[in-house]
Amino acid sequence: MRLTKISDIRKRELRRAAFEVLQREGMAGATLEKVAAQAGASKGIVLHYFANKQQLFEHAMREANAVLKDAVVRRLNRANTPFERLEAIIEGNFEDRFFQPSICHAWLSLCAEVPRDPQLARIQKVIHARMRSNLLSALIHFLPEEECETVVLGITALIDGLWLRLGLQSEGLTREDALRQMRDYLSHRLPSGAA
Amino acid sequence: MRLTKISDIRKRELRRAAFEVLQREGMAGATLEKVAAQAGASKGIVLHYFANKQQLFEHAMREANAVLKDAVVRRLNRANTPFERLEAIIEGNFEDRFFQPSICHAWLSLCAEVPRDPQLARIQKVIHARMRSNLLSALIHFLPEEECETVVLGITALIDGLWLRLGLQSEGLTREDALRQMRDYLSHRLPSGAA
DNA sequence: CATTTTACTGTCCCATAGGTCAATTATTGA
DNA sequence: TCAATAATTGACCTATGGGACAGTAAAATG
Repeated sequence: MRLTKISDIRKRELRRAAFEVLQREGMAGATLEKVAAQAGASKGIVLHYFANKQQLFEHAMREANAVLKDAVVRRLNRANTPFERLEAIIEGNFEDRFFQPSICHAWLSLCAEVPRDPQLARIQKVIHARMRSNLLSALIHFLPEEECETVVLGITALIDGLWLRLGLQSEGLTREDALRQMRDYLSHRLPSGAA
Repeated sequence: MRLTKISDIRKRELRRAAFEVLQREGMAGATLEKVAAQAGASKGIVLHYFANKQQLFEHAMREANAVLKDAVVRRLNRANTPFERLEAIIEGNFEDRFFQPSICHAWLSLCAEVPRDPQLARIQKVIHARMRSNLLSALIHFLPEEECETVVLGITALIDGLWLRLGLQSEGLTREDALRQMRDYLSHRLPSGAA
């Protein structure tokens, strides 16, 4: 058996191309032809590897999410204390190479389709469940159980909100601003000795 | 002069129809024909009142935003103390009739277009500037000036994040959850005697 | 009442997008 | 080496969408 099947390579190339086109063009403007061009291939090949446009973008979202997940996991593995785990989750979500307007634009376009694509909704659900479970396992060391729920929602909403702001006003919000905001939240919301 | 010009009525009907179609179909699926059908008119009329599709949706966003603004302003007028003004802003952003998945879906679709439509970006900028100024004028009574900036970002990001969550997981986040979250933030972030 | 302006419709046109398919070119494995 | 399988292309089809337009109905205005 070949080490890496060519179909896997192509699929990944096409997923990535799809994501890049999405950054520039949004969902409406992201045509199969443009995706093919971005990948340096013909339109036919896209539909050879993906059943249809929807499926292509579902896979694009899965991949984008997987990359983010890996970043968080890598940081989690290096974390030793509950607080470090919290930091790992948060900083993973604001890594330099992700926290960029164009990436956020693509992400937004995908999110906007969630209500009409059950598959995207499923992916979204998985993402959120993982985030929640990661946060809970760290927060439980600092807060009583019911307060944890509140803070989980607070952290996730803050992260999402900061990302959205990045997408809507490309300039004027740096990674550092975002991280500072998250730390500000934690320092006020967690018990004083937590850090 | 006529009391209400028919053109104003039509334009408003079409803006609203556009917004409703956006809720159901997203930007890609929102065609002029569907908007016309939703308004009970013919496609031609849409382009009679709006130069093109883009402009139609720009006006739809303006109107949606105006409605939200009015809700906040009405509450602000009834507020007497700085803290009540804070509450007004926050509660205005989570009024029952707005804080609904379908509305959020339309909003998301519009936001996803912001990077490619300077006009939408401008509207977005105005919205944000108003929010910021409203919040600052209230927060300045509780916090030193530089901390105000931080909390403004915190509040806006939280609001956006909670809205996004509503759009992505229609069930499982009520208006009350959202308000509780905001109050939780304020109670921890503002000086203890603030409320 | 006549004319000009405004409201509105339906048809037409062109471009393009998604998707199918047959044909062509590697790859592979026996 | 040769059949079989996979990769890839490009032509094609169909539907549809945005927009232009000509023409009709309805108001407004003088």
